[in-house]
Amino acid sequence: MTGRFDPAVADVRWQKRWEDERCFIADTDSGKPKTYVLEMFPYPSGRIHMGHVRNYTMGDVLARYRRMQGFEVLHPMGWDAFGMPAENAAMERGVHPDGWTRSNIAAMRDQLKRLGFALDWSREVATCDPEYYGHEQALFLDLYEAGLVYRKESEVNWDPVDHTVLANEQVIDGKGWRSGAPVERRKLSQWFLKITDFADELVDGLKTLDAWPDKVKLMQENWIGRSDGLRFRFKLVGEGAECDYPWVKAALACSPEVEVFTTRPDTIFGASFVAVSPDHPFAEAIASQNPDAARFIADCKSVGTSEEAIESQQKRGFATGLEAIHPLDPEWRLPVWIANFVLMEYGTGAIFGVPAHDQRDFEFAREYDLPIRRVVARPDQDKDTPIGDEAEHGEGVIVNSGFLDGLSVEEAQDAVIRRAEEGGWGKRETAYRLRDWGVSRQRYWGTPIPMIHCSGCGPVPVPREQLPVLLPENVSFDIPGNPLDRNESWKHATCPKCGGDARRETDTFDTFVDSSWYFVRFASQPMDKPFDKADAESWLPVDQYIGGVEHAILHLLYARFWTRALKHIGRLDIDEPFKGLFTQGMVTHETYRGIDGRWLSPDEVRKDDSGQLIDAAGASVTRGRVEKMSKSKRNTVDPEPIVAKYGADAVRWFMLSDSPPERDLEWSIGGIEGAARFVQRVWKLATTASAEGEGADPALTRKLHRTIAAVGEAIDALQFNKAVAQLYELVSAIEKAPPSASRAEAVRVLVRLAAPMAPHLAEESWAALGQDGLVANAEWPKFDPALLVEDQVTLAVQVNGKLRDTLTVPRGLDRTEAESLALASEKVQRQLGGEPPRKVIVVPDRLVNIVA
RNA sequence: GCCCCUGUGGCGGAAUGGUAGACGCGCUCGACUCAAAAUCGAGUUCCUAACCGGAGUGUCCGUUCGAGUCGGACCAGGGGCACCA
Repeated sequence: MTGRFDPAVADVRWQKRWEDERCFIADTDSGKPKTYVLEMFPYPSGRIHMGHVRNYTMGDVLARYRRMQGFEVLHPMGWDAFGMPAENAAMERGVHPDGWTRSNIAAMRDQLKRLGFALDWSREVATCDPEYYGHEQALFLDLYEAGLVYRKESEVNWDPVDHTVLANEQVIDGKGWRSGAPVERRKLSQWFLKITDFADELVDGLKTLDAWPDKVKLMQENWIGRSDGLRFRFKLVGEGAECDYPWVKAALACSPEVEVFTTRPDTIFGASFVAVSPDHPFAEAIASQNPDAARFIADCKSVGTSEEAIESQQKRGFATGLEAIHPLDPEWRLPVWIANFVLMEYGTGAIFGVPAHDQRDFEFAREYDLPIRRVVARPDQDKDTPIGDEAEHGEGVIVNSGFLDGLSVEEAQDAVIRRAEEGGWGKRETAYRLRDWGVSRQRYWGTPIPMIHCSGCGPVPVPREQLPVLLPENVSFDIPGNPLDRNESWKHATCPKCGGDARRETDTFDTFVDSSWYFVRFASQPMDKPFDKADAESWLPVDQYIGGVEHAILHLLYARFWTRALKHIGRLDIDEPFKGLFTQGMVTHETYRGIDGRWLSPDEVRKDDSGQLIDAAGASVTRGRVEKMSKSKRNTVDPEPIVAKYGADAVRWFMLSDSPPERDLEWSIGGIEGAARFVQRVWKLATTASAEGEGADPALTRKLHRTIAAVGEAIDALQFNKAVAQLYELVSAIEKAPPSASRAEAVRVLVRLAAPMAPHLAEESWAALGQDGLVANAEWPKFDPALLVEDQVTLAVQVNGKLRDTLTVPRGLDRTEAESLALASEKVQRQLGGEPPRKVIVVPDRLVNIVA
């Protein structure tokens, strides 16, 4: 049983064995403690990439480690199978999205299996299975009945290339997240989920997530954007002759008051105008009677939503001629404007402007010559210090503000809110940046929204017994847009209420709906309902969730919302879906460009004799930055041939080495070769160093026990790179040690320690060592705490904090002895130059620091 | 603009306030070989030919017997949000 370890043979052998013995099928009813390890499920693009390999290897190490520790582990895999690429393929190649997706899934499942992941394939789920999305439709109806779903005519982000509506989260820098096309605004009737009902819970819940990265919690907190302030009303009046203008009458008829929200009620005496959004009903009322206003509003809307457009846009306004009465001074009138920078979606869609202390208000005031009045002064300023070239934001004392003068910003905020609540013209309120979640998408390849539109009854839910609403198969993609909308026979429905002719909802769900509950379906998958409450709760929450940081906001927030919504309707008694979260870094690679500036892929580049990079034709190549593997930069490395050449274990090992898992990992051929060398070194030990030798080797045994402790600790903390380094050290130590019984034992332990990372090698070695059963089922080695400490320790001897000498002494040497040994050191004496030390600090078993 | 993170050899990175550079990659030298590959051994922060010694964790300042680690200011790189009142 010697020679080289051959992954081509071993990988397949053990993968089959694990499958035959149903090793990784999770048993909900076993008496063992349960743990749920989950990696974000992939989109079935057709091939796995290095990012997948890294992600799933990390999860697999944890799952296998927990198994060996005696846990019943749920470690499932599935497919986030709906989405636009399938439709794009349909359009480009004339294949059906379903067939395209299914064959991609088959190919990727194969690839994943070749990496030897300890997955429970019996629970495999694809979101495009009617068995999955039918239950999703049922859950949606549950939420609908609970009042968490509503329909709203709303302005949406319209992607002109993909012909679909995008969520705010899918608009990046004003461009569609997939197409990259500048997003336009359109009005459409959409289904919304009331995620804002849960805004407070979703912020407060973050505090309970102590096994989440702070970065992700912070991003979610900022995204929800909770801020406290005052909501209050201004009474409106017309002034003089303007009272008779038709638009003034129309506005006052629409509303005799305008309501605003502010986080700075303390600056209320600094107000110099009131402004409403161009989308505000009040503005629309004016526009209906005033063509200039109508033109102004139309202008505002024509501006794109791109970052550049917003950034460079001038503050512009339309003076309505109306005035607002200051709530704290009935004599004081503020002009009312329609202003392009006021958002309808935030707060009340109206503001009062304080130019001195808000940059936007400041710019607006400059533009239209409105008063700029200081109401907060720093200690070095007084009430008459003019405001400079921009608004001031700092802390200070309130000035020019009547009864508020002399108060701090915070005191003044409380005072104004109290006054407003007593006077009945306003109240304390919290505003959120978070908007409700629009889930309608004008696409074919998604979950059909189970609703029917009846001209008489309005939107009516599809009766439960008619679920699932299946996607029709006979569709064509030869023209852009939603094929469901053109499918007359599918579209036609009977109204469940009145029995009349009706039209089926042709929109499908945002795919983030599909991924908002798949982890629940993994835990429990009965035929007749989405999940069984008790079974699901026996696994949930997910103990460790692993995926890319790009989902820090979208997916993770939606899944948290969905879980809370399920709790709200009594379907699942879980607050948070993911107890632990880990966001792994990307896999990166150098980029290369040829002489003509084109990107070159790594296999088109080689080194010439002098070490210069050249392309196939021998032309010189410039080395670019190390970047995330991407098709556009052509710096991807396909895992499949690498696995075929080096074996699954070498690839897995390399994915875990070198870089800490949360950071980026740079792919290198040297790295994978190093990993392959390690595999052979372990194999050599397993086949040569096990049987021979007698007697104890206490030093090696200590090293072994320290390694057991350190590797376990590192995996628990998901610091795989450290676990890897520990195993390298142990292997070196065993290789150097002379034959002994301790050495043979060390090899048997080493194989188990390496098993989560290199499972095929470990099984093959375990068998070679003559051990019974599978190492996958073996027990994780235990360490003896007494063996973690050495008898002899190395004392560092410092003079003035600088290392001058080291001493090997017995552990537990007392302070005075340590001190005298240190002072006796020749090197210390030379440093002291005959002077007595001023002070000596002794840290037992660590160091002696002599202050000269 | 606001919020956050990260700066350590040629490279990826280790280091409960206590011997900076574990481990890997790369490189150098050596062994084996007719030769090469593979493998094994030794070395590898910088300055000093070498020793002795000195410098050194982005920069500056501070706290401490002692700072990569703690505090402050700055510089550089990266990320998130962004007309959110």
